[in-house]
Amino acid sequence: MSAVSSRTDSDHRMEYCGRAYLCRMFSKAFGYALRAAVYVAIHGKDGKKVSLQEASDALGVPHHFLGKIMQDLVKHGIFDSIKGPNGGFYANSGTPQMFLIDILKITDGNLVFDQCALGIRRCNAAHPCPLHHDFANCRDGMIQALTVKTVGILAEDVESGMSFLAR
Amino acid sequence: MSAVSSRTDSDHRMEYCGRAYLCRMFSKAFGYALRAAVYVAIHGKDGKKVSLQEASDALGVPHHFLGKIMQDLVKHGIFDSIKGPNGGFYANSGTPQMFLIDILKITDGNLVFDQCALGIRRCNAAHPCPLHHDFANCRDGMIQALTVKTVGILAEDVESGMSFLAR
DNA sequence: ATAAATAAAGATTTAAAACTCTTTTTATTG
DNA sequence: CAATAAAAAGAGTTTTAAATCTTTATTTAT
Ligand code: FES
Ligand code: FES
Repeated sequence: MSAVSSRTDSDHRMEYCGRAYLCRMFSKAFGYALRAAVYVAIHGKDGKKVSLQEASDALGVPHHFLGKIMQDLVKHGIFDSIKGPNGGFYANSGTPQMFLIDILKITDGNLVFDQCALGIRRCNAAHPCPLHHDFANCRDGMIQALTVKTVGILAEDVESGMSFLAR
Repeated sequence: MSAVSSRTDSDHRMEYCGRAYLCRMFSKAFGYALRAAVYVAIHGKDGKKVSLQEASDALGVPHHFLGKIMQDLVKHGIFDSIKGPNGGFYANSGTPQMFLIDILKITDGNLVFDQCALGIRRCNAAHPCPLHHDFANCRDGMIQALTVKTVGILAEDVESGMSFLAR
């Protein structure tokens, strides 16, 4: 049995992009958190509140797991909440300005990601693993996006129909 | 407590690249497998063989875990092995031509990665999540690298001192 | 033929992420 | 003030990846 194959770049797009071999990259919690923050930014303003039930239904995310995550986001000021009847989660004045990477720090920040995608200890441009530069490009691109984009920017994209939070 | 901060792109490089918040992206098994394949390509040729002990010592990878992984690589023809005294793992004629993505398929292929990095089900350019295009860029870059690079190319880089497998 | 060295196979354990369940606290409303 | 609705908190379970341990099969050398 052999795994050899000759394959062009356009092939891979057919073969991999749809079914997606790649890639975890972030925790599920981060994806849930980000979507929740955008959802609250859209639906939890002008005095409106979003209940946990509404959010988990709308986003299709496990109820209690999302509860934990949203608690954490409140604790870190991404948005606010209030208990009791007619309580819920709602945006504060800073919510739209939150950087996505701030949310990543909240959900994944304590995970110690390996520096090197191949698991080599001392990883830097001077002592690179054979894929260092490819990984660095990829990683920098994502960090760049997460660093400049805010919850508000994503909310606008969603509100204008350019992108979607669910389904 | 607030997570707000204003941060430039150059800041993030200082803050994140060294300690690396990002990112798992592949299983550890893939990193081990790739390094093992390159190691065997370098040291398991011209009649020489690499014992599991030698490989796990040289790469600093858990002995038995690596054993499992190398078994699997042999089964898929990435390199060969022989049991008994003076046995071990060694490159076959196809080893240097193996594409990295073939190894990824062996180690991670059965994992169902979420298509969408944010966990949204239907993920494509027509129905994108708010980060779809950023992810797509990153992902395509990595797939591109894994699709065109071979074990032999990495082995040459390592042999010429351009990159490193361990430490 | 026996012993030794080695990979292969299988079973088990550990650790971490993902998810669920239960209880408590806080606020609102009648 | 009592009942209720909601988030917060905490404990517990499940699943998966990662790592370890044990046994078996194969080859070589003596
Ligand atoms: S040395 Fe491996 S990614 Fe940098
Ligand atoms: S829809 Fe989320 S990455 Fe494509």
